[in-house]
Amino acid sequence: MQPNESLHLSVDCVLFGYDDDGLKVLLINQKEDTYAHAQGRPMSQLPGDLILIDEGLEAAAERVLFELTQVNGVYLKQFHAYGDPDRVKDHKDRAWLRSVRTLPEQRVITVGYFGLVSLQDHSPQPASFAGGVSWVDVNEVGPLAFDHNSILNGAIEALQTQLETHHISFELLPKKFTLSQLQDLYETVLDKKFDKRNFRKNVKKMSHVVPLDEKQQGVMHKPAQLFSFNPDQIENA
Amino acid sequence: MQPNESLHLSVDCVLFGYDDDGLKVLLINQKEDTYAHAQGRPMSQLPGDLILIDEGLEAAAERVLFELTQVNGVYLKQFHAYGDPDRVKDHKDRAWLRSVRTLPEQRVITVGYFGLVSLQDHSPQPASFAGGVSWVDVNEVGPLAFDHNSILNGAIEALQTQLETHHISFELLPKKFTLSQLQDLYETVLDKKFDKRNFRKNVKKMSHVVPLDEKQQGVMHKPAQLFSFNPDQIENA
DNA sequence: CATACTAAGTGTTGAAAATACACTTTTATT
DNA sequence: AATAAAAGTGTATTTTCAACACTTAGTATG
Repeated sequence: MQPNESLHLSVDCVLFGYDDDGLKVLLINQKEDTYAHAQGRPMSQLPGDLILIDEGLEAAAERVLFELTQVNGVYLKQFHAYGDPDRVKDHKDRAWLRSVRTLPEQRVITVGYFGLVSLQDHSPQPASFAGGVSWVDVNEVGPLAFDHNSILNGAIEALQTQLETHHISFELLPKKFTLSQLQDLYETVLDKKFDKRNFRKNVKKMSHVVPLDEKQQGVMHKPAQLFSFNPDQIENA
Repeated sequence: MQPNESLHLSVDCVLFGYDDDGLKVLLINQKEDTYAHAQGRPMSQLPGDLILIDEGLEAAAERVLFELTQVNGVYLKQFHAYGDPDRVKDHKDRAWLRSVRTLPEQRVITVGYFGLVSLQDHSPQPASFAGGVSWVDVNEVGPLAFDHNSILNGAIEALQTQLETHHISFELLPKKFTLSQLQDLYETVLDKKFDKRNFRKNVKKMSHVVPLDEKQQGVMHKPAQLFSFNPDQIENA
């Protein structure tokens, strides 16, 4: 029996963003020049990096997300740890690892966090050393580096579960929103349709959703009542 | 920015056992002689250990549980990773760490797994190098080493959630059981009472709970119908 | 063999929650 | 003034959940 001599731990962040156009996930693109003299092609991946030696996991997730995408102050929640010994050993991932790691052959276990933002309120910027960041519709995500497609799927499941059990929808919406937007959010994330009247009946029972003295403007139809979330009233369950 | 040079990863297993007497958790006792020439007292802790350098997380959980308690073949499910940088730095835990680790000051991140067994079907045996293993009622667990009390609480929550959403109760029961035992299991784990007739109505809807051609024996009252689980019918949802 | 004890087993009723469903209103545009 | 487009609103039906008490089958005892 031989314990782990040198084994690395990272965090990966699945940041979901929502607007009327759908549910997006924030991906970073590996830099082209990484591959100039190597086989393989740049791929997209989730923002993630090794944790520091004396840093908590959640702190690491916040730091890594900020360093790679300039996004901060978001709700982040751990959902699963991924530890397959070969998860970073795939041929397709070698060139990139060699370009960014001092020990590219080292095993890496990663802890997945998901976060939620309203697309209107955050505009991620790539870190200087990253190839770029982009929002990709969750239904149009292609092959990602490492096991990041599984991690993404795990995050989607966690998001769906939590949307139903906890009150986290407000993290994905702008401060002021209409009930149709809220309904569309639920329909998009849970991938099912709701009846408008029944949905609104349920919202009336949520004490943390409060109507504002303000209406939608500049739309060519009946303007909708705006609502916001009352942070004092947000309770779980 | 300085990545993790040497950082250790462990798994901790929260093994729940159930019988008519209640819900128990399997703890191991630190060996007395560890403390012969040290300050501190032996404490109880969850079975856990460092993972091997090329071992998957789930495989590690199975191995560690087996090595420390001789229990194997049980349902094990990951529920959370614990990574506070100081989680193994408490004074009370130093003596034990010095006795078992080559690098006792090293930070350790741990991944928690919970497992379920019927007490009738498994009898854990301590490993030669462990101080002893014992089933402790979950409501009578005292202070544990490290952050194992939080880990235990996390496992209890995960168990409660999963009992309601997935069909995992059979892992905790003997192969043949009565409906009263099943009800008692639910009441014990979820810590709430159910109406006998309503409970049985719900069980009738569970296609994976099937009646046997057999009755309870040797009881001084009307013998109960025995049931078992049909593994083909066990679906989530 | 009659009685007492113990837990098993069984249905109905009322309340609450979930579902299905269609028209009117308000604003902007032409 | 007419049109278009989404907002907003109530009721009837079905389904699910919750409350509730007596009879039955076996064991033990006198």
